[in-house]
Amino acid sequence: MTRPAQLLDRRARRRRETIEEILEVAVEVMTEDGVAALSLAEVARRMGLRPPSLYQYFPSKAAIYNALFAQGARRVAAAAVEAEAAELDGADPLARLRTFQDGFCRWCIENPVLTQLLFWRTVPGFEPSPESFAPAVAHLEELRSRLRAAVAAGQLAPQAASEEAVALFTCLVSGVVAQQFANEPDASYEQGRFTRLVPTVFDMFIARYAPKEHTS
Amino acid sequence: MTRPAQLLDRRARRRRETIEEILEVAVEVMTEDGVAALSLAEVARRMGLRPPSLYQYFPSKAAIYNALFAQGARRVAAAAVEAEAAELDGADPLARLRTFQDGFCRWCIENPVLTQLLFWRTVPGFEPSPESFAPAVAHLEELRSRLRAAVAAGQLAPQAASEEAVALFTCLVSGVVAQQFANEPDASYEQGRFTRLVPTVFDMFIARYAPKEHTS
DNA sequence: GTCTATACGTAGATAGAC
DNA sequence: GTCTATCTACGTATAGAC
Repeated sequence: MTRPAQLLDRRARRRRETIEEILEVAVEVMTEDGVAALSLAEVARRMGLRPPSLYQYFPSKAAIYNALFAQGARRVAAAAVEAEAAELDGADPLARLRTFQDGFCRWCIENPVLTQLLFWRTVPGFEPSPESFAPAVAHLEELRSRLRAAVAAGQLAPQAASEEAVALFTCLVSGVVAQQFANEPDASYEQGRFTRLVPTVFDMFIARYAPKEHTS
Repeated sequence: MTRPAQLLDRRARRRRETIEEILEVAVEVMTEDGVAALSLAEVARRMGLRPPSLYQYFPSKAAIYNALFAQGARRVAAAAVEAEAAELDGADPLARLRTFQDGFCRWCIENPVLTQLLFWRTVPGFEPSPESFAPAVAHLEELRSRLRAAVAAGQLAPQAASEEAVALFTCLVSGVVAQQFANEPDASYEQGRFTRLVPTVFDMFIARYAPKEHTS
């Protein structure tokens, strides 16, 4: 009665692949038609399936949005950490924070659909589940810890680790990304008129929280 | 054959009122169901009409979105100018710019639906017509002229009137508004954790473009 | 696991009577 | 100017055969 483990693995893997493909195609559809215009029928069509078949993998349309939210939250957090680690392992906290933030912004620009789902909340009835939301909270905590590290290193004033400073930091990033999407949605991260301001807003942040000079 | 002018006026006025009511109810529906979920049938229902009747006033759903875009663009520009004029007539350019900007932000927070339509572009197929877009362009020009005035008065460095500075200014505002909507959509302008940062980001802007000190 | 068939609901838009 | 009636289209979701 029990099947070979290998076969079960194959089936499980195939199922996972199908789930991944559904999410990928869903992003394609949203890219073309708008985040709020996701249609399961269209996803099925592009996969060569009938709409009912999708319900073997997701119980509802909302579940697909939710899975995409969770996936996006994990990916954007990972992108920031990877950017930071890539070229600056061992660098000072402020330089690390800068690349962390740059990685975050770059991911957002390169993933407009997921960014909109994550940070704009424009889909009529959709609310992410607490589990899907968790990675987003974790990312914010990573940002906080990096601000604290810069303070501890004497590169920023103590207030830079306050909740107000965290909020301000997110506003600066959010603003650049929002303006880039609204005004030049197709520009690359490097060429965007607004994304080019990422280093600028970072400089403004560190200028505001410059540590007091001790002319010892 | 010709009717009394008074009667024609009455009809014309009534028609205008109906058009206004359609737009008002549309905003109500979008507030409750999401900007992208506007339904003409729902609007008609709330007005005590049948859906086909709306087509006497607007030729399509897109036309309603377009009218709302134009209305929003006019109103937000007016809100900024009125805020500026209200308490600071005759004040220095930088103080005027600050209240101008504050009026803009306040209007955005108090009109989330129109703000989303104007600045986020999240409605699947919708593009505003050039005529609807014109007031938005005009507002940006008003911002530019105020930056130039502050430069001319020696309150900001010349670069504060550059296109980069204008872009930066819009990013700062956009970021605060975006974060407020995403995280505390129901907070008032005064109480919002993010809108409270409007003066802060303004200060950061003027700090960046502080004129060179001449110790004459 | 995928299908056919279908229930069920909604939408935008038009034709033509009143 | 508003209505009834209708067209056309699309969507989500479920039941049950294969």
